[in-house]
Amino acid sequence: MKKNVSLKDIANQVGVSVSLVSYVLNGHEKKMRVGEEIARQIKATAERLHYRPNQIAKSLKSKKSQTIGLIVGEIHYRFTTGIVRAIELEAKKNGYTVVIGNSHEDLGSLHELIHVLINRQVDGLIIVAAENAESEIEYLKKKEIPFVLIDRNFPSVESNFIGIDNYRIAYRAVEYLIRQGCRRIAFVNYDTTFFHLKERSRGYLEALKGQEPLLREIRKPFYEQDVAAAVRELTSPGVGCDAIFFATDTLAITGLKNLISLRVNIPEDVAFMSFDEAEAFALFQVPVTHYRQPLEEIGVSAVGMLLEEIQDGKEDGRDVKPKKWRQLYLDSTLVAGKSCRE
Amino acid sequence: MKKNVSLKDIANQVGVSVSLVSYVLNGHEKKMRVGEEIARQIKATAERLHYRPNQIAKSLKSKKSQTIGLIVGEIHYRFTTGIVRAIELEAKKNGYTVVIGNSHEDLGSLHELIHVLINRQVDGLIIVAAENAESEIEYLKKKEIPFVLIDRNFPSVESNFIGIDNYRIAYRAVEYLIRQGCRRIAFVNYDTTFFHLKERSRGYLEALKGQEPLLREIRKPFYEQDVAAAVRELTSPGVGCDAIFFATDTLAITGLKNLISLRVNIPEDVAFMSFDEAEAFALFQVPVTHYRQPLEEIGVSAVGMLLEEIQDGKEDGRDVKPKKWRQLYLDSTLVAGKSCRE
DNA sequence: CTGAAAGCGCTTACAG
DNA sequence: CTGAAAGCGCTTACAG
Repeated sequence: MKKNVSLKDIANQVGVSVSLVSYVLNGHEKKMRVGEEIARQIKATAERLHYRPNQIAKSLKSKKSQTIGLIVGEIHYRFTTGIVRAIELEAKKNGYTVVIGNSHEDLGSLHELIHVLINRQVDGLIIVAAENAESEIEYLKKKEIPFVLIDRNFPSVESNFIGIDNYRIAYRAVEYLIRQGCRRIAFVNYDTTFFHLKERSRGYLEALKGQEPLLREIRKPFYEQDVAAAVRELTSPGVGCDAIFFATDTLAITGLKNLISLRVNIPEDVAFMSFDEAEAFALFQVPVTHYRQPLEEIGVSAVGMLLEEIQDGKEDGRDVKPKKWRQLYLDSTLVAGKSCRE
Repeated sequence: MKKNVSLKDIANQVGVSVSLVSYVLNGHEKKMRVGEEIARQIKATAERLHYRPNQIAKSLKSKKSQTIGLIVGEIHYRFTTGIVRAIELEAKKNGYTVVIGNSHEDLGSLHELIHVLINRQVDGLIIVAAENAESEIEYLKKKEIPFVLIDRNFPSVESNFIGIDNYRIAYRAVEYLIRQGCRRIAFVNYDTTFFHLKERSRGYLEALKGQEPLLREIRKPFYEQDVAAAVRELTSPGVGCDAIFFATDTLAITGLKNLISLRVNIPEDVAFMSFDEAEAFALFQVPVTHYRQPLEEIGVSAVGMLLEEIQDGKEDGRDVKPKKWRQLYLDSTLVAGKSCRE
């Protein structure tokens, strides 16, 4: 790899000191009252040599990297692809670059990534946490590293958070199904310790209003076979289930595949509802009724909150004002299709 | 943000010099014959203080960051999600971290990302290039920055490359359609300067063997309306088209949506073939016939090739042996469904 | 207006 | 066996 041109190279060319070059190239020429002609020469030479500052050196000195780390649960989730772009654009607008890390929903990888990113001096983190990540969050708090959780939070650990009100949306979805005339509504969720997912079950259960619950919990590692089994069971004659509500897009798609191969008619035999959106719904013969998270808004707000956090961190020094954690709950919107007998 | 513990902190605690600490913590205690007891103490103290080396400082000194940059065309492509995991795992196996950048298929963003990543001292780049990126590639060559292109290459610029043989696969796909009895095969591709896509058209055209070509070129920015128009036209009475072959997964999905809403029966009315795989195919009533790229293998090979490149770069110094660029063409496999009257 | 110097946290040849 | 010193490329208070 060819050597990059450094401040020193420019200084030598022009015949001035490195400091002057630094001042001029950082736009401090006015403040430092650098000679006009010299400033001109420095800029011209920098241009001619295609000077690019070494960010590594810059951030070693400044303790700031103008980079934010984004750790996602899995790169191919609809949630991820929806949020990445918003975060990147918003970050760029503010002069930050985004570095993405992929935890594959694994706590060990999350731990690893957090440290890798901190050691590379990201200025802050936006995190879609993995299951049981409480201690990782505590660590970030202890080290006073600016961070914002999105999508998933932990009731036992106060922190900055942006996401949706899972309880409320699940509740409203069931109300909607009831209004469509469904009288035996099943809910297919993961068997999980994730708070945001448990909130969805809670919303489902409370909205049932006397209907007998049909909650089916799927083991994540075996989700394909478990969903298949659940769908088969729920649509079998004795059960009388007339609506299946899936707690995530992955579950919904897997469920739909199984419903298709079982030749279940939607919505005639059972109504179908998904908590999340999925690209794949477009190829199903019936428009699928689902809720849509405000991914764009989550991303933009997360960057905003994080940058404020970074800003605060800079100012404080040794102040004693107690830390204020902020939570922002946004709303999902109903996308009414024709899969619930609308 | 709390100050991180540095080598100096450890040195002070133990009462030795920073150099000793550095030697021990980097595993050079044997080579440097550091006193056993001292080494023990240093390690214990590092442990106790949860020492984590500052990678920024490390790479400023070593000129190596143990990071590779991956620039993708668009984060939500099937190609991207398929390749990211393989690249991350393979990189990790070799002690490298992957930083992902998203060009959104935009040449300006690609340019920007290349520089951002270089300035952050990535040791090398794996790039899914945007259209007309020749000059960016030339720049990398000139600067002797290790890089490997994947998926897309430029016939006018020699470089390292790993991808599939687009011509050959398109050719074989058409042969397959002919064997299924299709006599009027259309091909829907982008109107593009991308070599890999033009190769697909070339493969299609040459395999037709006397059939009159039905090549439809879609303007990328208007692909939804253009695909809709093309599908409508191709399936209209006079045309007699009995098979549509789509050049990418995005085109295929958009095409399929339109075929569905036009109530075209697949494969009875027209056969349907896709050059690439898509998750969404799973929800279509008929298993979709398509080719599958060896994404895993592309990712693993790309990391391997890049690391060799990085290694070479280190060794050379001022040698004169001319640069050898390597190309690796892998094969896609046919996934025969039932959308081509199989 | 300009330059010499210190320092960010690390590595590593060199001297002892 | 161990420490002082130089240097990676930059920033910035300080002196003149």
